[in-house]
Amino acid sequence: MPKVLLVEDDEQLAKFLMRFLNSEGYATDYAGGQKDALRLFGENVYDCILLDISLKDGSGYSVCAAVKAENDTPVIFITASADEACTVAGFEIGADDYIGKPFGTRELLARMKNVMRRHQRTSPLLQCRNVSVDPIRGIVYKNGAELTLSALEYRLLLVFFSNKNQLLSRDRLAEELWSLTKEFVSDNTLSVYIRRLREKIENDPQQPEIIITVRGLGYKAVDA
Amino acid sequence: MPKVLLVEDDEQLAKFLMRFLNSEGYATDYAGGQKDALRLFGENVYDCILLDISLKDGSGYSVCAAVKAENDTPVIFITASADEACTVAGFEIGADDYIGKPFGTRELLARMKNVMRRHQRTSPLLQCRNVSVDPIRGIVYKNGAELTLSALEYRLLLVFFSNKNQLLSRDRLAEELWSLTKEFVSDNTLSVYIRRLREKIENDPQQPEIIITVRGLGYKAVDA
DNA sequence: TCTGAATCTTACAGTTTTGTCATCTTCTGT
DNA sequence: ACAGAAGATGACAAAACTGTAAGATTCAGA
Repeated sequence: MPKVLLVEDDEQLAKFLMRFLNSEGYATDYAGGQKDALRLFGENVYDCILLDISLKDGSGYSVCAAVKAENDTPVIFITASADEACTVAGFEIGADDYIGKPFGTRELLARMKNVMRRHQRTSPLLQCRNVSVDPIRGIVYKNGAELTLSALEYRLLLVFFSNKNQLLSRDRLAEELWSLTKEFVSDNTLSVYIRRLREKIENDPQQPEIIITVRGLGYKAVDA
Repeated sequence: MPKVLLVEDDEQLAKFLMRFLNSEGYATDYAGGQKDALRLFGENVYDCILLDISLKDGSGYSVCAAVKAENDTPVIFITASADEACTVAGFEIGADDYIGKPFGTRELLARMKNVMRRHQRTSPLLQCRNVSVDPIRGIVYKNGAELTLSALEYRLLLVFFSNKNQLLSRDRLAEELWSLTKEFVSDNTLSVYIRRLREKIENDPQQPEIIITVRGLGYKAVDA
């Protein structure tokens, strides 16, 4: 029976979630504030922590930071809205996922299962900076959140990530993507896909940090 | 310098290909018929064999069979047309790819590089019957030929292949594909994707041999 | 055999992907 | 600074993808 720690300011919501999670077969502990949360976290081992951002006695961020400093328990942030700024800040301190109010119980369950499954996975992830690929599931994560790539974007990313820190010529990349195509593919098409990929995985596509242009030679994915 | 054995009935074409392959940096041996081909194959180690189906003194099939009985040298069939019957027959005896006349030199090179790269790969392929997935390249092969799947079809296939011979409930499958979607996805949608996947990977989608329906329980991918 | 449920199949509309073009920007060598 | 090359970007149409609905088919149990 998986153990969940629910840290939530709003008692109304907390009560409801507790009942729901218990009915779904999760042993749920409840903390109304930061202090209780850290105490419970120190005393128990949880499979997942649901963490509201706004708490009476401080921010959920510090709880998350404390958790991640201790071990790798999955943390899902509950945010007042799907405010991007919040979520980004959350991911930077190691959150695994977030969910914005209002959310459905179905979505919550799915995200919980998802982070827990990811957490106990053994097969290797391809990683580069804040982006990782689960090649066995065909899923891409940026800061722990799932990312949707098209088939070609995904293949392009795989080429880069499985040849990390290596220079890849435009010819090589084009061949990896279109080698079996009979028709000629315009040289510029690759540029466009590079840009589309950057748009999805880079923090600032204008100043890429992952897929780097090496002028005259090609591109490379740099790790650090 | 990679060694290639070219087995081709048409001397005109053979001459042209020899010249081309040599100019591209492949040491190319030439055999006009089955007998020469087998002799050369016995005397040399090749990185790739290009094999015309119609030969003066017999069929290319028997050459392919002999090659595959001996070792695993990649074989690419050259067929008079992209006749599907021929190609299927070729794959059954272990051909790695085929190319139909008329073909461009660029396509030929691409296919050669492709089979050679596949041949020397070390990372594991996910396989089930005559379909295999290269998760590191995000490419699916059926009978050795590349197959194009959409993003969702690909993810569905990965779920099946990484849980081979296991029964997967419809719920489980739907969750793998749409767990992070907020909106509800119609139950029938999964049926449709199963069918689309079958259409691409099964020999006879009406009588699936890979993705099997287990009525009332779900589906499973069976290996043999 | 009949009936209802589960699964399959076809068709369809809205959306996304894909590849190209034209244009703009950035870099390099002179 | 200038010119040319390499790469980036925005816009666009054709094609493919995605999800739904409606009806057909198959199967298990009465």
